[in-house]
Amino acid sequence: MASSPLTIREQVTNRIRDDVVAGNFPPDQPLREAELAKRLGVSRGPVRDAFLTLSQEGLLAYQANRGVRVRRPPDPEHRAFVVSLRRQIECYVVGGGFAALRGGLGPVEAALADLEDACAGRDVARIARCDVAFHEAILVACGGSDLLPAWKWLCSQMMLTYSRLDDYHDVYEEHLRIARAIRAGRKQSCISALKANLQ
Amino acid sequence: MASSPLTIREQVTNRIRDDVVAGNFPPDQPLREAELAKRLGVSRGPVRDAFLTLSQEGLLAYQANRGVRVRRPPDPEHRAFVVSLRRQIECYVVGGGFAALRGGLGPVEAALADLEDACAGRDVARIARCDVAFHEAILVACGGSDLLPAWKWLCSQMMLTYSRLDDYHDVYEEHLRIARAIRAGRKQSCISALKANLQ
DNA sequence: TCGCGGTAGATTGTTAACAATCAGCGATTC
DNA sequence: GAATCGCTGATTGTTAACAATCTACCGCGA
Repeated sequence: MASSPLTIREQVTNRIRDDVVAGNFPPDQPLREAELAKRLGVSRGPVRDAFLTLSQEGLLAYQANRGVRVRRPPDPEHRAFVVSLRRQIECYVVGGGFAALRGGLGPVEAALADLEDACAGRDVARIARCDVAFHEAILVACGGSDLLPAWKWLCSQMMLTYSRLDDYHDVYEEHLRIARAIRAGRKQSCISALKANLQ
Repeated sequence: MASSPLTIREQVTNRIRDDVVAGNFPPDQPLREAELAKRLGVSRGPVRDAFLTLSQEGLLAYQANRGVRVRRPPDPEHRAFVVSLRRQIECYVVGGGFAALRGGLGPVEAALADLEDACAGRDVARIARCDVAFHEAILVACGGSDLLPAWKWLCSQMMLTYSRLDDYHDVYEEHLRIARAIRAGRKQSCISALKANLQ
């Protein structure tokens, strides 16, 4: 799967993102460049880059000369609006690229397998990451990578309250349903399964 | 206006963004860190930061070890979808925060004055910047800063084809109409004016 | 002629030192 | 006693040097 070895910057970004999503840093907590750099065994440069990236993603909030702090999750009404935007994007992209999706199913299946493994492992951060990766694989296969950055931001906001963890197995089931619809070439039921999954 | 002096990173980011929006760099052209750093008289650090930021904003596309290149503008169908998302966000935020908007009208009026001045000056990049700044002031006044990053990304995509420059005065007129509706306390006509402006 | 290494140059990735800025606190002054 | 100034430690902002990686080109051999 790992096509190219991740740069340190990417590793650091992923690591901090996981920690935030897993709730290891409480909201509003300031993050210090030097402290994280020391803990992760790298210099401040990549940590700085990661802070910038995660600020743009909406997980951290940045203030000049005062560093970053963890954003607090959106309130329920806001969250519902964010979900509706994300749903529109996914349905739009899949609606326009379903044919291409059937052709390039490989990465989607791989992402699904990852998700299954993650759900068995009960690691919240990893499940959340694989969940997003599965949807991303679909969007990319549909040729919708143009919309990816905005979509990722919406995902990040949802990840700040990844609240579907009562039954890990359900998470996998919902995504399996999406994958089955793609395999069967049923565009409409694929979109329906997506809508059901996004809430 | 200038509440705090901009850091070099922010100045560089704004400068490159203006150049891209103004079309000074053709699509797909790779941008070199060292070259831009030299031209702007700074070191590669802030330029790197700016590249990261603008990549997340959707103006530049980044590839590991291969730098960034200018994104090509979205095709018309894509663009229409992006516009519809942006419209939804602005209407949602204004719908929920119109009362607060009437209270904090100052920054909006200031942004409108800037826009008027920019339209008189016929500098495309500056008009585009002031256009976005006006809308941003409204969103912030409505308390919608949570949605700002996703919204900004959508704006950037639209800026890649800032195509309303036939008559600079019309740009100002459309925004004046929005401001008048706010002053008069007419929520619905404000939202209508926004919708008319966003296309 | 075509394909394959390998080498050189250019470009990005990372690091550590130095500079600028900020928040907190205590002394000084009115 | 309250307000303000200036110091101090901590933190981020910037820089320049070094390391890793990629691209393009050239020579070699089939």
